Parts: sequence; C-alpha cells; structure tokens
Amino acid sequence: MAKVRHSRFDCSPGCSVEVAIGLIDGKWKSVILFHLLGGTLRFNEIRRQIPGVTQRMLTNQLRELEQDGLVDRKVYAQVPPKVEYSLSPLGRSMEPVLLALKTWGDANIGLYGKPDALRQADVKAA
Amino acid sequence: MAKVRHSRFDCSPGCSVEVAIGLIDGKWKSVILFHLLGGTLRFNEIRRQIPGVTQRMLTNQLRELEQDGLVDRKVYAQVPPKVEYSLSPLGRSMEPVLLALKTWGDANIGLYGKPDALRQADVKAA
DNA sequence: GCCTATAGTGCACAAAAGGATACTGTCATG
DNA sequence: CATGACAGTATCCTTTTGTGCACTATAGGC
Repeated sequence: MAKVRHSRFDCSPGCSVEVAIGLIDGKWKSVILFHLLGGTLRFNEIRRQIPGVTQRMLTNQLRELEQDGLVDRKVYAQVPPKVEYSLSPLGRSMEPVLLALKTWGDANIGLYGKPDALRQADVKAA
Repeated sequence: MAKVRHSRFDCSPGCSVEVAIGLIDGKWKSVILFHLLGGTLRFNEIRRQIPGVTQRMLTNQLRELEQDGLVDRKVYAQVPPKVEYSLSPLGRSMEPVLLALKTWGDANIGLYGKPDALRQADVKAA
C-alpha cells in the first residue's frame, strides 16, 4: 500500500495536527480505535459493533492501523480462525484524541446525526 | 455538494465518534481549524500557513466547514476582495479535539513525520 | 448432507477525494 | 503597460475510498 501521506517535514505548527489526523482519517478508523479502547476484540466482534462497515473495508482499515503501529493483530493458528485485535501502546496513546472526539460527538450529535429528513432540510437551507 | 456522510441514527456508542471525525476528515480540515484557533484569518493567510494546499482544496474545505457550521465566512464588498474566516462557536467547541490532535502529533511526529528516506525504510520493513 | 461461523481474499465497479493548471475581474504598484 | 495581490472558478485528470458479491477452508451442529 505504501501510503506516504505525510512526507513533509516543513511543518508549520499545523503539521503535527496533520500527522495525527492522517492516522485516524477514513470513515472507520477512529471508530475502530474507539471500540478497541474497551479491550481486545475479534474481527467479527468489531464488525458487529460497527453496523455499516463491510468486511473488505474493515480488513483494509485494520491493516492500515496495524501498519501504522496503532493496533496489534494476533492470529491464533486454530481451525476456526481466531484473530484478536488490540490497541498497541501507541494506539492507546490516542485515547485523549478519541475521547475528545467522542465527547464532542455526544454533545453535538443532535446537529448532525439526525435522521435524513432534517439533514436534507439543512442542506436545502444552505 | 450535499454530502450525507452520517445519515444513520443506529448509533452504537462509536457513532458519535463517527459524527465528529466526519466533520474534520479530509486532509486539511483539521489543520485549517487549528490555525483558526489563533484567530480570524483571510483566505491567503490560511493558504500561506498551510504549504501544500491548493487553492481549490482550500476553497472546498472551507466551504464544507462553513456548511457544517464550524467556520464563519465574512465577505467584505471591497474592490480587492476581502474574505475573513473565523471559528464559529461550534467550531471553537472543537478546540479540545484539535488540541488533543496537536498534542499527539507533537509527541509522535518523530515516528511519522520523518523525511521520506526513513518512511520508506519503515514501509519496507513492514 | 447442509448450514453456520470463523477471518478473511478477489474482482468489478462507482463515487469521492485530491491534484495540476489555467483562468476570472478589479485595483494598486512599478 | 506589465505585474502582482486578492479570492476564488473551471476543467481535466489520477488516486483513493467504498460497495457488492462471490469465494476460500475447516469444524461443529442440525
């Protein structure tokens, strides 16, 4: 995959923000990380906790998180496959970010998480 | 544009995280917001503070931030155009998120913000 | 014997995001 | 007269992201 999203070191002050956001962007990564805050989960456990994510997407996102060193992937060589995902120390260090995101979301979900009808009205009004 | 990224209200606990991240995803939004924490800025001031962003991208991202109610856009009907961008109260409420991102990035930029050579080595090692 | 669960992979396809470049119109400066 | 600043648009292009479906292999339950 070899994504090189943050190759620069020119870094005006906002650059570190860019680095951080670069690791948790994508529709699902932050949500996956958030669920992993609660402890180790298996592939399908994560899948069930995030309705709407497809297998392929979940695989992709987990692989990227693994490559970026945020999650650990532990494969048990069993016959019904078993793979456990957990936060690496680096991933756990994301906790403040994740919690800030959650807090903000909880406070403001009324504005954006509404059923489509309202969202549409909002769009039209703009 | 009418993006409906978060139309669901099914909301397992991670959903509010998804709402929040949905507003600041994209390569530049969080960086823009971060710079606006420091106060009102004009279009080209932002552009200069974020090397690498193109005019088009900056315009897009600012428009989306405006639509999502995070930034205020004030146009002065002057002859050399003047447009000021500032955080709305809602945008300012993102401050903890932005600061958490910045803090994390500062702490870990050594891992990801390195010049390409090292990044490449890292990728190969994986 | 068939269905389910496990953790994925592979392929085709569509949509969205992002990038490069050129262009707008007006005014001030040189 | 040419240039640049201002705040964008317009157009084209590539890359990334996301969806849907089928498929792998093995074991246990019905």
